[in-house]
Amino acid sequence: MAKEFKRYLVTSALPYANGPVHIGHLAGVYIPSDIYTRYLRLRGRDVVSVCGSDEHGVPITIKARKEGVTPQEIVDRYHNLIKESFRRLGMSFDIYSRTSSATHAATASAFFRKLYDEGKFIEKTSMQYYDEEAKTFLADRYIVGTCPKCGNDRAYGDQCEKCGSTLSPEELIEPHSAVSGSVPVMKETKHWYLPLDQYETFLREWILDGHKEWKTNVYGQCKSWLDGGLQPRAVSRDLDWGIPVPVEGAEGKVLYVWFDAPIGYISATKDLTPDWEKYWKSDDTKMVHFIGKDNIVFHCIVFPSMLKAHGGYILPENVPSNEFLNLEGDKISTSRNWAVWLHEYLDDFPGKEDVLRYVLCANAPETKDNDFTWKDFQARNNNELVAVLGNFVNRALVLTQKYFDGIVPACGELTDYDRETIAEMAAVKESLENNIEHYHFREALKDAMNIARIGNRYLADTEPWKVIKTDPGRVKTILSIALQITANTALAIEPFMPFSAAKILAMLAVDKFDWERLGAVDLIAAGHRIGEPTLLFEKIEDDVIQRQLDKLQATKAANLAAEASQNVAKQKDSVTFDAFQKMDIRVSTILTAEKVAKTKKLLKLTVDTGIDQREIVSGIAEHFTPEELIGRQVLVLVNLEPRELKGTLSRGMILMAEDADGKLRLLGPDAKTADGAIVG
RNA sequence: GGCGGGAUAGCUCAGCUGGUUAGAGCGCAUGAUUCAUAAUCAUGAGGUCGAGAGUUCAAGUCUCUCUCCCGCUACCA
Repeated sequence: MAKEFKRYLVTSALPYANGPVHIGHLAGVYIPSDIYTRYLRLRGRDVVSVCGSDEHGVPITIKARKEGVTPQEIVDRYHNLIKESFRRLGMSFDIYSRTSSATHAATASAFFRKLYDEGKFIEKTSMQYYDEEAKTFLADRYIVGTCPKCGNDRAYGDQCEKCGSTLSPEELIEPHSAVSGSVPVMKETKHWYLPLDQYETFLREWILDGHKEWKTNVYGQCKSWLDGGLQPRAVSRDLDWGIPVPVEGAEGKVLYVWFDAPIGYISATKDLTPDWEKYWKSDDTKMVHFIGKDNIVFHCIVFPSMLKAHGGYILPENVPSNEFLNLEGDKISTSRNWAVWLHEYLDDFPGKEDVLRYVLCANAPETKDNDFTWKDFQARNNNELVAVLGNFVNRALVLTQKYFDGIVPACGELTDYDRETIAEMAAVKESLENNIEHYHFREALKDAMNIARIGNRYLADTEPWKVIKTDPGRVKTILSIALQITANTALAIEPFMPFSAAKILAMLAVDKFDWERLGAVDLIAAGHRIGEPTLLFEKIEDDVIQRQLDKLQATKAANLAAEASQNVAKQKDSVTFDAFQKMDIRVSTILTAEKVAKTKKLLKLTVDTGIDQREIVSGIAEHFTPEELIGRQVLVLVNLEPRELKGTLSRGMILMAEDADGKLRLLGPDAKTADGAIVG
């Protein structure tokens, strides 16, 4: 079963160029992929690691519009910011490309064209809104109108952000174009679909039978999609930002961003090396996609189907996908600025790249969502990096300086204890390799740290500072071994903390070691002069952590203020007194309340409207328990057209006020009032 | 409600195809030590492995039911 691979192709999810990279991206995708890549390189494997910015799609055009700049300016800004901050963090991609490159346009076009020519697509014509003034079809988000459900007059064609409903553009009342403001017309448009349903058998065999070793979250997710049945998926869009559909009569159409983005892995490899086909078309290449859990369906279902349809390309051998990282208990959110941004971290903590790499790996969301806290960051730095790793390296080097003037002493006869220690250190290699190759990076990191722990214990047990007084010859052996352990530490941590590894090597005044030598005790020759020891890590004090916490607190406060002010919706258009009079609002008492079975939000209420007793179904189950509603007096719009919901005819609407934080409040008379009293 | 993932020491997590007294790091307690960034080392206290039932000679590990958390999805004025 174990296949022999001659070379590796590592891909990391392309960051979307509408914002900077944050710690969630790093912990989920980039830290693991860099560890994996560095490890393979150390082992002398033929490996290329590719990544780049994903620069197409609607959100970028929206951001550009909002800021009054071109989409190109947006992607240039974030591409450069992301690329630079990755470089500063020590990410070792062989190439960091971008999907707006010429190579990518050509590659993606040719890919599409081949599938088109071979009849792998379905063509479908549908009606869509068209802006005659701007002469463009309108993406769902570019259509604004009144939400049919809550009356919000600023709902988008795909979603009403006020009530959270998912909408389709045709449902909007009084739609108008967000581009020109004009009223759009329905017009016929043609799109190409990849019939994923035709690849179900292939996918089932390939994943469900062939890759049972994939992580449970990935495998389970795929199984869920396959069992649910796949639908043809559109691969083109009406948009003017992206790669034009390379077909006659397809003016104004571009490749759907999800079609073109993964092809970015191919074009990046092309830009890297003329030998790119070796990595993409040989069965003995192992391709690994590092992604976050939001990308599973695209990398396990859609992209493999594309590759299969195209033919000639290899499929991923594994798709290690991490869950999400939270920040101080709350979901990371770009739009709410709830994040630790990589570029800001690098500015705030110069020289501490490895601390972030360490913490994010040690606490990576490998099996479930995890929480990043600054307190944990501080504790791991102070108690693990400083106390265990930095301290060990420092004591080995300082002792050598002190007793032997920085000259590596010769190793004499070994005691049993020496041999045990060496054997224990050598045993780390296998575990470390095993863990990395199975994508268990947090365990692997523990293994690497273990070498420093072994070193600390060795020094404590052999007590060279005492022995020096009675048996200086023995101390030579002890420090010789301690220095070999130090060199091994540098080697073992390199995939995780490349900066610190390099620092240790510099202090030892030696070059990089080959991975196969991990566990060996002849890494440094006797008589070699080591350099001056400096501190590898420094303690992080409370005030530094407090500053970061304050920063987050300020963000939180700013968000609340912004939400409060934004949420005051602007006044609606005038209505006549007559129109208002048409609404029949009554004081009513809630008599019974129960959850509607098989729903999360619905409550079935019986109310006494004074006129009658009737049933009303209301989507408030997440805000109120049935018990707290019974007996309450509320306002009910009684002449709202009845509507059937989940088998119950709902006759009326309970009036509510929604607070800035989304909480619903009941409205009622301030003193007991007769049911049926008219509100107006 | 459907689907997927998760629930194991105070905290963060390991526990492969079921097998003797359930592990690690951090934190905590006690002791040792001073080469080292008051760092280190040893020992120890902490777990009815979310709840309940079942299969088995044997279950954290398999089956069923339930509870809670996360994600996707459906229903919602």
